[in-house]
Amino acid sequence: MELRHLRYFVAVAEELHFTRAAARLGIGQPPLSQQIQQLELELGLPRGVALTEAGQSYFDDARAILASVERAGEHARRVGRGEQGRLRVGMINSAPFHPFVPRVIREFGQRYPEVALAIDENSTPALAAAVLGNTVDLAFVRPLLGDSAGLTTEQLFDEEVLVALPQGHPLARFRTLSLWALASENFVLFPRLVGSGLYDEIIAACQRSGFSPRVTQEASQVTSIVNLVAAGLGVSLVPASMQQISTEGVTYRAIAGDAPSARMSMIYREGDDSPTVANMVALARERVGRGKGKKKS
Amino acid sequence: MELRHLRYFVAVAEELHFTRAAARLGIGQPPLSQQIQQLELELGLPRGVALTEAGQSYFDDARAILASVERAGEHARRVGRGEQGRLRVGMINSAPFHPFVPRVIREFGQRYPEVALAIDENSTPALAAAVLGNTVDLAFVRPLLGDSAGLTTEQLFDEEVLVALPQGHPLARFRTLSLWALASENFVLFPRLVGSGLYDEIIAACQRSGFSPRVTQEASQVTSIVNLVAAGLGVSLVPASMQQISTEGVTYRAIAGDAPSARMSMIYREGDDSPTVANMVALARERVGRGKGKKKS
DNA sequence: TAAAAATACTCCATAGGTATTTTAT
DNA sequence: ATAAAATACCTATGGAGTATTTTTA
Repeated sequence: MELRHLRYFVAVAEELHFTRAAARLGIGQPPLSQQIQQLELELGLPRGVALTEAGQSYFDDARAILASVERAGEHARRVGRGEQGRLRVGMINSAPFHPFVPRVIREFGQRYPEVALAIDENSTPALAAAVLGNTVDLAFVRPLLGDSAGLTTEQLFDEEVLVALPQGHPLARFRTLSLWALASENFVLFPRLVGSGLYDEIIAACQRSGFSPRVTQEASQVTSIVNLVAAGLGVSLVPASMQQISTEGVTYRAIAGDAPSARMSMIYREGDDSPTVANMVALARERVGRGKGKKKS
Repeated sequence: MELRHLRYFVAVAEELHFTRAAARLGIGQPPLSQQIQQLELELGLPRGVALTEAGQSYFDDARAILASVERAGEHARRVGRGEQGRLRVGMINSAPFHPFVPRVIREFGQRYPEVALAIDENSTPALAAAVLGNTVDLAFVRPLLGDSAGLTTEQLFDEEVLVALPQGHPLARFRTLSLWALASENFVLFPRLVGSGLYDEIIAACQRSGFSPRVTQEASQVTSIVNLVAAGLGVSLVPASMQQISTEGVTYRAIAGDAPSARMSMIYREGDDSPTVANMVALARERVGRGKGKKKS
């Protein structure tokens, strides 16, 4: 049984005429008769299949099968081009507040409407594990500490880090602050065990300024950190894009001099040949380029 | 593109090993490589189809297609044996009150549960037209007047005809009646234009008894005729099985001497090779045989 | 350095062509 | 009596086999 048999059978059933069907198929009438006989033999059906009820049933099925074969090829090509399929994207919790990642996600959705996007928010180390564990295909993360074996990392941009002060805090009267000014403050930061690179970046910057920050409150998500600052439980250093939320109760100030920066990168499995991942990577690169261009001009 | 390509591709994708896949297919490794290369070329997909996303997509589709091909063959064979498909049965309005037709229908449904049955009740001439017009495949009817070209008719059994009298009618005191006794009664019968053979049978029997019945009320369905008799609007001659309904208000009496009889036949398209029709015909014949046998014993 | 897949080449099974007969209308 | 399908026979494409090389792990 080959697709040829189905094609020929469908042609005969449609034309109800062997000679015409053969002409349409671009072959002679005798070979067509032979192939149909083979089909009848294989199906164990009597003569003149084209007219019987069983023939009608097979006709319907055969057409559907041939259409499926066409669609399967087209489908595979589309998947191959990354136009159809699935992409599981992870992003660090602070990403939604910076315009970059949401914009890239939105554009990807518009450009590849047939790719099902799944979004997962989490911490950088958790996302790295998810990518390696093949539950996420690509993630937008902060710098990753420790082992990044099996992952490809591409840095996208560096974001300014601001001081977040409770409203009415004495230091709020300055427009910019040196880190040293925060030496005696209580800090709200990520738990060390979350292992975000941003945590280390902040600690290191403080130490370069001559002090070790006293961390009295911890929260693993930036939004929670901002909320704790707003509640007056301490100061913190957060990516500038966090200004978007909780203006109520929180005052942001720029850092003078040697300041840490919040880097955004994307990670994906090393050697991942998925076209959807490749498309997302290409789009993100493209947007980084344009973003920089705009800022420069 | 042939099914061979799909079969080979599925084998390779399942084994993830050309040599093993070739062994499973009972061919050598080189021809398998060649066929897979052909497939890749035709699909316009890159190497190592078995592992890419596009390959996965095609793998899923190919398995489904191969399963469809199997099912299509099996389905056609079942339809060919009349075990699957559709059968549109027509029956005269009086048929449901005689045990024969309902029993045959029920048994057919049990024996061929995958055949979708459609039932249509109507007058004999309407059913004959429906069978010829291919909206009904087989019908249980009374004798058909006029042209029966294109139809095969098989008589099933003859049913006794009874006199239906309004309750309390003077003639009801006799156990049996000769037709002549009804000479001066008002009759409730089918409209002549319905053209049922039973109508003519009744008229002819009356005339053999020496009178022409005076038809004062008409109804095209026996149930309505019985209702009109119950309402006291006249007497009628109906198949014995009508005793099942409307005992209220109606008295049935047997006919003495030369009596008409209500014949039940089945009709179907001449030369219809439908296996479902053949199965129904065979079953009805079988039941007629058994029915007679029981009565004899 | 094995083991697996890709080439190179040959063979033959069979799809398709040509000629003719048989069947159906 | 004619058109269509089946049969008979032939041809040649290409699927599969054998031998070998190339590639990958």
